[in-house]
Amino acid sequence: MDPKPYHHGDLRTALLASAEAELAEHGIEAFSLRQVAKRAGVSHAAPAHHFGDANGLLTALAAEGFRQFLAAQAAREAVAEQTPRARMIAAGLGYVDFATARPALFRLMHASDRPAFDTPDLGVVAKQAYDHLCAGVAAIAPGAKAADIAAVWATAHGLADLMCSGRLHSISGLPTAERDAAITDIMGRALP
Amino acid sequence: MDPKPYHHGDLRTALLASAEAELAEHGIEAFSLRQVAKRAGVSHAAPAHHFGDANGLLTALAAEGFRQFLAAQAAREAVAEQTPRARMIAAGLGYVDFATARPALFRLMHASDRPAFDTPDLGVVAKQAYDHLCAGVAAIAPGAKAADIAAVWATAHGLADLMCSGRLHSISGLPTAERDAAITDIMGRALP
DNA sequence: GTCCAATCTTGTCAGTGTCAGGATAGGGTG
DNA sequence: CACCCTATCCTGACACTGACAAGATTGGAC
Repeated sequence: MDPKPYHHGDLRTALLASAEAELAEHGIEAFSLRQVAKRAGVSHAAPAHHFGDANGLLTALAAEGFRQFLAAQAAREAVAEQTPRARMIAAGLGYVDFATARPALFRLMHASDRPAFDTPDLGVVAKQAYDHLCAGVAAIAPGAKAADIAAVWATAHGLADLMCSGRLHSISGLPTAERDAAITDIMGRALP
Repeated sequence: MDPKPYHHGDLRTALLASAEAELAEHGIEAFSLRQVAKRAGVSHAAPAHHFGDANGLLTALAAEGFRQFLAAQAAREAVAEQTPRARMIAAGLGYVDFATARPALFRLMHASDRPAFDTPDLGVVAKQAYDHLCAGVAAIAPGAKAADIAAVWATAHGLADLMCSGRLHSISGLPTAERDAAITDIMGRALP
């Protein structure tokens, strides 16, 4: 109940939440570490202790993003028809779900130099996401070639990226059911 | 021959070239207007006269990028078999050509908030690029639906974006002929 | 020859990331 | 209980950035 206890308690988590909020409000190009600290109610140098520097914070945030990304795919796969093909399409729907629900985070993960992917934390989850894709394709066609993986990935990623920056209103503006049907149609074309 | 004439002559063009070089070297997130000015050999406030502010410069640069983008597609289409389907695939190859040749510019055009797309200069060329895509799809199937356009766009854009950030070595690492064949294969799946 | 508009410079301001050093708290050891 | 030690957080400073204001320089129109 103290208005400002010296020790925050869980500043690391609070900073990650503040950072994502700042990212969502002002975009990554106007991202300011000092604003993040101000939002969390701490001094401008407090984040340094937990994340090293600004890129460290963004790296941790991107890793958290990849975990939510995998969760979004898993959620779609859980309610999908349990065939390799339907599961792969569900993963694509989850891909798009995440991108449209958290566009700022999506951009941080896929179009920014600031997160350090050679870090254990982020590197592991990023590889995990890629492996998940490969496994999905392999389940459909055991003899799948590199082009098959690329086709599926590019289609899902292209849809997600375009919608995330609001450039596919013809799809994203549709009612949910029709939107999902359109994505299912498009994803289906890429599958081996 | 003067080492430093007060009037540059064509500073606007020089600044655009410097800006692209800075972008390519340090990425958009470390983009600095003062570094651009220094590279062009002028004072830090000189760009303001030609572009207003930093985003104005990036807007002009993005517009220039879209012109080169359209040129890259046209170059591929010119040497392609003159059928609607082959031309559309050629446009996809041009899409990827541009993204891999100028990744920094590609990112500026597709994953940045800084260029102002509601500007006449940039707005026109961006719409021109989109219209070119729609025309290509319509030439293949006169009754093409929105999903057909989205499928083609997403595939080309996804391939380009993933390669531009170095995440599709299985394709981009191929010898030119095989690389083009793989892209042709993948693009072909999306066409109506 | 004079004036004007375009062009470029210098100087300044608030805001930013990072570093160094100091303050505070909580938990263990004697 | 007194002590210290480490993690945590703050204050202060530095160089750098984008933007603005005001002045200097240039080429050309009249």
